[in-house]
Amino acid sequence: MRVKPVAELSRVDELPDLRSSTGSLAQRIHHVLHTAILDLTFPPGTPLRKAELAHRFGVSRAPVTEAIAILAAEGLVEAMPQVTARVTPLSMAALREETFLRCAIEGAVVERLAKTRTDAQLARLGRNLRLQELLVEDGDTRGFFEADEEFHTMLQEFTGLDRLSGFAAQVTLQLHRARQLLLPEARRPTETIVEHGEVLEGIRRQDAPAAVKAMRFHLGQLVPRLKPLEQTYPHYFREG
Amino acid sequence: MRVKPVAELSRVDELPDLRSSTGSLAQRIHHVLHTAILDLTFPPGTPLRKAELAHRFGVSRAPVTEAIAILAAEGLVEAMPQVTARVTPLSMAALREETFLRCAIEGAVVERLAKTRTDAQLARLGRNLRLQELLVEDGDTRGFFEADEEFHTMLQEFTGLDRLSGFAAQVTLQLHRARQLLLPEARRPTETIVEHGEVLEGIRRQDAPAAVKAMRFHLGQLVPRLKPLEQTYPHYFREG
DNA sequence: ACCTGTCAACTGGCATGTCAGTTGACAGGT
DNA sequence: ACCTGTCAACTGACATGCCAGTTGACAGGT
Repeated sequence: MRVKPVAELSRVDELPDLRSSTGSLAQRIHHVLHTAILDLTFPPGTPLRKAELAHRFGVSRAPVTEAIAILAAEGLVEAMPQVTARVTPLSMAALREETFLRCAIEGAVVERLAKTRTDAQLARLGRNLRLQELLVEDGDTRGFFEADEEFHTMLQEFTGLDRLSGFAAQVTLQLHRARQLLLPEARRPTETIVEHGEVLEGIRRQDAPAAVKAMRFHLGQLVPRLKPLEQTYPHYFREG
Repeated sequence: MRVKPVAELSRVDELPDLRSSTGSLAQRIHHVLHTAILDLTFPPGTPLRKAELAHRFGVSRAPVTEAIAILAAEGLVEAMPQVTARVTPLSMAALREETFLRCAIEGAVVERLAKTRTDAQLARLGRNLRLQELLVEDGDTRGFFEADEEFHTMLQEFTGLDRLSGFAAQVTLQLHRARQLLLPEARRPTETIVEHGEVLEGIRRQDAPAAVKAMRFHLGQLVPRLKPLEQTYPHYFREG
């Protein structure tokens, strides 16, 4: 008789209540799992057993099957026929590709914003930047991460293209997970804020090339910080 | 040469045989439907009834449900609870956003390629360009469309980032469908080839700014041609 | 004519049963 | 010790049944 390995699953019972969201069961389950994977509640490699998840959510396997199919299409889980689906391992190659895409998209975004930005938008961005400073002073790492995300999301939304932030998120899923691993680093936020400020300043001065350059530099800072992850968390990476 | 009629719903029974591909039934069905939607075999607005599709494919509703869930996540079909899923209508807003993304991504691609391109890559691109000319001479519109696609795909693959073309396709699905509607236009291909040539020339000369400029110009040519579509095919567009 | 309440047929969401492919422990041969 | 064939339990893939929400035709009231 085989013994079920429980090590990685000990925190699975912290899944949010399904009643907290709307839509079909399958959609809600997808949302919960999506979030759990992105915030590393389900770290890379975690097996997703349909029967087990169904039992945990108090539903049948059907909606879980649907949710996992979508996660697989998004690339967040890997599923082979007849084999338990697993949360996709990180891979340095994927992170490089997503970084390239992020640079391409956010570069184009700030280039455009430098021409179209309004005073109201500048004000909101400025306020967010202040918030980032306050959160760093308070040592609220998680809060800073969210304000950082919001800064970038705001830039995307200010283009007036409202699917943009969704698309950008969709093609930087692995990167999002990897950045969770970088959260503990304390020194970085201060530099980040300076770089954000330079991007904003370029946009304010309507200096598109400067804004693009600042954004590329800012995003480029991520690359050298990603490299050590493969050594620090080898079990989260493919073939490791 | 045969042009596929796009408005004809009665030929839905021409769906390919499932045995022609690999993977689970759900994956194969997804692939068939995905292709059918992108090439307008299923035009925007087409209802996708699970029972009907299941019967047509000779399977049960379960794998069809999974396939449609994925299509919905991709944005190719719209599904509301208890309401028949429909192929997503086109919308000018979505096309604008996807054009922006395409410019951002392909611009970054050629900028990078201008620095890294090898002679072998230049040769393959040159050969593809010749092929485009031949196909235009033969009046093979569909063949030209595919060679055009391949030109852009090759550029993406030559970056060495092998998920890139997949990501790019993933965020330009609506655009892909709209471009099918532009196929009948006869004069355009010749201009397209000239523009492709300028992009390639920029890459060959390792002149990144020129290559980017040429690519942006090339992709920008699409915008004015998209606009009339909303008048020509109002029933394919949202609220129309 | 128009609006409105009702109802039957349709359709999708979910639960469940069955089956086949995969896995991994273990026994037996080398 | 190591390799290998075997087998039982595990797991996902798919079929099917049932129920609830939606829709659209139609009857009756205004």
